[in-house]
Amino acid sequence: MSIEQKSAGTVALYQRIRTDLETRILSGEWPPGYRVPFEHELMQSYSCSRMTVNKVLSALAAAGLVVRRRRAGSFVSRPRAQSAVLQIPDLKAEVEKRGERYGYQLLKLTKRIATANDRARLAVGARESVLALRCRHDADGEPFAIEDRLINPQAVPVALQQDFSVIPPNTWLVGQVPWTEAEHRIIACNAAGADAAELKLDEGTACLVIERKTWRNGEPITAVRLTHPGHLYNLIARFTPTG
Amino acid sequence: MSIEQKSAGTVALYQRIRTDLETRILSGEWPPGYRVPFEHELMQSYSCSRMTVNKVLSALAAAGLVVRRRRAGSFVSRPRAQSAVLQIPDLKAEVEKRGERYGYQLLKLTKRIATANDRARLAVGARESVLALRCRHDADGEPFAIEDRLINPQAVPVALQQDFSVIPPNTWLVGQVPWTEAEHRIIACNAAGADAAELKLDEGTACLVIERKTWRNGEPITAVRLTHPGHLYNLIARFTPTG
DNA sequence: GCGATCCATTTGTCTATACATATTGGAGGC
DNA sequence: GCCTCCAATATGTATAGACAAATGGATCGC
Repeated sequence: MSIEQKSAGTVALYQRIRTDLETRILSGEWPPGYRVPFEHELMQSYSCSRMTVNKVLSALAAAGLVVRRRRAGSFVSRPRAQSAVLQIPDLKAEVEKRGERYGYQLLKLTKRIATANDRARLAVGARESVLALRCRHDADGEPFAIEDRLINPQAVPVALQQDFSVIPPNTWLVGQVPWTEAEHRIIACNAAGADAAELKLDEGTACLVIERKTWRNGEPITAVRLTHPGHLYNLIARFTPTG
Repeated sequence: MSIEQKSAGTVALYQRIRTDLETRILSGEWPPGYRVPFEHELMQSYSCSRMTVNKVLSALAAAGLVVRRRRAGSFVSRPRAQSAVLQIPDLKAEVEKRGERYGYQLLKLTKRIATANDRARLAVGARESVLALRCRHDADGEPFAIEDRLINPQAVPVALQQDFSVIPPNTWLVGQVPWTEAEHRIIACNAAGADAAELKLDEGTACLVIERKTWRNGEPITAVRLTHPGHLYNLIARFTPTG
């Protein structure tokens, strides 16, 4: 091939390739476990040297988007485990990791046109519908969390067919629905009303509340409010100043 | 130079170089703003090709440790701002950012040989001393946080000369003492005893408690427990799955 | 003294090549 | 069927050379 390094506009070739691959991964076109084309194949399809695609794949590996294995190839990785605060935990897995018996009960499920309150939480359009769920997670028979969730069926139409009386929405979403951005808000408040009753707590017991919103390429996916008994749950994060 | 790629043990050359440079930066030997040697110089001192040192410097730039400028060189950057949960906030700055009047009062300061409890919190040696402080932060005259802190004077000897009746330890440490690792634990609990009284809260009011430990190259610096009234403080984190 | 211009320097990107290393899949022996 | 060993293959690391782009500083003209 000829020496024409910055042909397309002003953007570097390896940047263009990286964006390409990232798009395919984040869009779900290449799901977790998918084998990314070999360096050899990429260098043919982009008409460039191996060093260039190697730089891209190494960078994606450093960013945790792919895992590279000698002789086997590069594979789209599952979302990395992060420090716990910045994780979206699967409550079922968390409970079982602690060696306790996991229990789950769907308390309520409705599909409705978004109310003003719903729209404040989920930012969907005025006439659009939302899926609202409320359920309880138990550890060894003791209530462990109340999950109050809104799902945007426009973003996740499959959710309407899902049977959430068996699979917790938390577990299902973590495993099935890719997301690109999330926000946590962590609050301490006193248990009251239905929350207190369903968690079998005295009124006023301190609870740790995690409100989380997730988006996929700017489109809201779900908003959840997880209320945990303060004495049963706390969050841990380890980090360094360099990020 | 000869072709002998993996001479020193089994560790890659570019990894060795990267560790070298990172150590110098994190140890403070190369402070923020310091000009890292040019690629040309590094390739001479490590007897390697430019591509190799370029790979190292590009990786450090991607990690945010250095900033690179054409013709000028590479410079050690200031620590990046992080998402709020993974930040060590300066409470004074936080309060003033919200447009409220900041107040501060030192409640207690003692220097003592570490008790068993102290050592559980700070992991200092058996006969070593610790600096223990307790203070209150106010926003617009209302109690905003109780700060319960241990400082390791072995790691931060300057702390012994500091006048903490004027400068909050939080503010002083954030500005003065570099750290390499930190851990947060976030808890919800009911206010009780001295905490409730000093925060002017009714017994049982939900509080958000942040326990933080910081280290510098493995040496413990400080351990702090910040107790905030739940209705006055919550934590926010925005993040993406790719890290 | 001041501003425009040019140049040397430094990083940015890319190529072609080379050898190292790990690992998978299969061939062959038992 | 199962184990061992081997070779093909994909990634990992490193090199030397090349040109591009940006810019700090010097030089030159006024």
